[in-house]
Amino acid sequence: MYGHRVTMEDVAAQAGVSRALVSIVFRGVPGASDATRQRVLDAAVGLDYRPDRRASRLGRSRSRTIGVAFHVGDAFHGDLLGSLYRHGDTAGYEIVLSGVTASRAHDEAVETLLAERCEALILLGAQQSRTDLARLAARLPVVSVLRNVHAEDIGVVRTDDAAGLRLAVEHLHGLGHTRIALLDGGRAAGAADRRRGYRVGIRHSPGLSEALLPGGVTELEGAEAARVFLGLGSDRPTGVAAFNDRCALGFIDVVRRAGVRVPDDLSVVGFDDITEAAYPHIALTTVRQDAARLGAEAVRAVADRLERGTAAGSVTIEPELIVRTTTAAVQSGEAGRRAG
Amino acid sequence: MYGHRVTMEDVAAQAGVSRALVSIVFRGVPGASDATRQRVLDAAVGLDYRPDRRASRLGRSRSRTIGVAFHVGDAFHGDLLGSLYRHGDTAGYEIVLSGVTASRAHDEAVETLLAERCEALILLGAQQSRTDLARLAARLPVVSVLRNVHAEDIGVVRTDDAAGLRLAVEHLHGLGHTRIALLDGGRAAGAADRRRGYRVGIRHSPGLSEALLPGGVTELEGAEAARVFLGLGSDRPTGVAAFNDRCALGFIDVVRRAGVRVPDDLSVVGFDDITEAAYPHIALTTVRQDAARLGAEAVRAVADRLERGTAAGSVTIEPELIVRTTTAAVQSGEAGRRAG
DNA sequence: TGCTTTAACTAGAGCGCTCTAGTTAAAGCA
DNA sequence: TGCTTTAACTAGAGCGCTCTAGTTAAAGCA
Repeated sequence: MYGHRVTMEDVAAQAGVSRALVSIVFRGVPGASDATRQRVLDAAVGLDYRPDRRASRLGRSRSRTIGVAFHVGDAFHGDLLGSLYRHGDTAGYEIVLSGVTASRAHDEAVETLLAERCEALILLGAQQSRTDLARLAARLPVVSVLRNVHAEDIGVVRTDDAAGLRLAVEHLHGLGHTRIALLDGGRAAGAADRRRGYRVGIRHSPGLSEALLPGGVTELEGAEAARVFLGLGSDRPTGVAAFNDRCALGFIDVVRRAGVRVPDDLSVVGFDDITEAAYPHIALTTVRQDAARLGAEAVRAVADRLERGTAAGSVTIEPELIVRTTTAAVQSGEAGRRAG
Repeated sequence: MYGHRVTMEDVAAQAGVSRALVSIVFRGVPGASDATRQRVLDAAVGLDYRPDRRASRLGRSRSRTIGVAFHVGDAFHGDLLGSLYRHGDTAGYEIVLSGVTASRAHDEAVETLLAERCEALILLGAQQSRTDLARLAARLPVVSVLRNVHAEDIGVVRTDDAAGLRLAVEHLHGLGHTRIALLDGGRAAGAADRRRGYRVGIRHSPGLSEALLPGGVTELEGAEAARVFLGLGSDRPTGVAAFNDRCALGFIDVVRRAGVRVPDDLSVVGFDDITEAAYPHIALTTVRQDAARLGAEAVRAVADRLERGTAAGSVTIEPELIVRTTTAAVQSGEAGRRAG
């Protein structure tokens, strides 16, 4: 019904050359004259031929394939995939995707990639245990993106989470805020480091003290934190640094509807700089994670280990504060209280 | 450094059987005694062996592989992937993913899947031209999920978009609204059908007339539509049916901040039922698309064509109205005006 | 002119599986 | 008891590529 499979053999016959020559042309290596090259390409177009990647990967000694496990539907992972595709391509590696879903755990996603004989693994937001990761790293190069795992031989590419939160706190402090709370991320990737960064920021800014609100990863948890916040009464913080943008967005949504004006009464800083944060009607002040660079570094880390046998290392990318409209200087009353 | 590749040969040697026997055991077909089966499995575990899928796919006559092109970072596509993985697995097909990103167009994503020798393609939110799709469908079975393409031999699995919008309009009309606007989706997948459903709904409800607001796919476009809405003055609609949830969310965000109370002054209905819609602080009334069923039907359509040679058909799944808290009966003033 | 070098090509083994067409031996049966 | 059937196994070709180790002929050169 759908016609027979066309192979290199067919192209070779059509162009009047050997199979090996067709392979040379398609791999783009030297060994064929320009005239022959053109003849082979023409024959291939005529037959609507494209090399079979399964056979190609099997035939060559190295699969030149990087397996990537990602969380399906995660917007930031989406941005990272874009970058990984781009840089994988220029480095000469194919990217093979394996999605983590509610019913498809990390282990299963990784298992698929191993069966595919990937040469290395890039894990986005890895959630495996330290032992599982170490066992994996004994088989092939593994780099964890976003999450700072301390397992042996695991490369890490991440944003300097602590520095990011310190930026957020200093920004708020610079605007005159003295009661600055953290919407904590609990056990999420990067949460411990961000908590630490928040604490350092507080300690280094004279007159500040810590206040942690239980937050989380999604808008839902931000909304819940907002209810706790609203219950705080007059002692409320005037500045909030959130674990991430989605949490910040849920938080803002609820406090605004309770009559709290952002940024007049309350300043909020997010983390990530997801696409929505830049929408004019949202315009969230946030700490940007650079998806393009994170992806580039992940590919580079993997390629270095594969090609130069470099040891697994850790790459930390500096975040950047993006000031938009959810933060502002404290209002006079508050400023007076601070001056006093 | 990472040890040599272990193959079926090694397992066979270890278990004292032929390579063919190991293959039989791993494919789970009859032809091996229970004792041998166990011996082979033990040997495989001891050697940490897993079959090489590249070789396995190459060796068998059918690759039993379904290629899926999806938009990286799209939350609803994420839900669909979850369902596709699940149903592909039970139907005995491997799912191979290929992401569409800003720098990686649909064509490129599809090209990868063809080179992988997938037996069939499932395209989520396909955006290729009708001719490109028809050409593709001449090579292998193709089903488009979400988007209703009218190209020859392309299977379609989608929600009854028109019925969904009719549900939305009838819900609003039932609550006493007489001025019901559509936040239009323009050229997005399903937008034409939703527009049609809206019109049918309006026509079938006595005393209603059409009002289209330019909307779109994202919160951004919803927010822009909100500005147009706010400029409308006293003639404003009291009910709005949005192209999708994200658009509805952006719209609500902006009108609320302008002092419009939802649902007291204005009722809004979304479309999709994305995860966020169910968050209690959002609680968006919406028309649900059933990702689980869409995925199941897509796999079934593909499997039917592959195994029974069924002709490409169209499957339409009925949407469901989920009433939450962004819609309410019109306020007395409005109701009086309607009665008069 | 005779030798070396190089460009352009080919033969064929190999990658790690699947699967058809066998073989062998035990079980079943008239 | 001799035949058929069946379960349990194996040999080896094939899937569609890559890549090494060649061959051939033209070009370059003293």
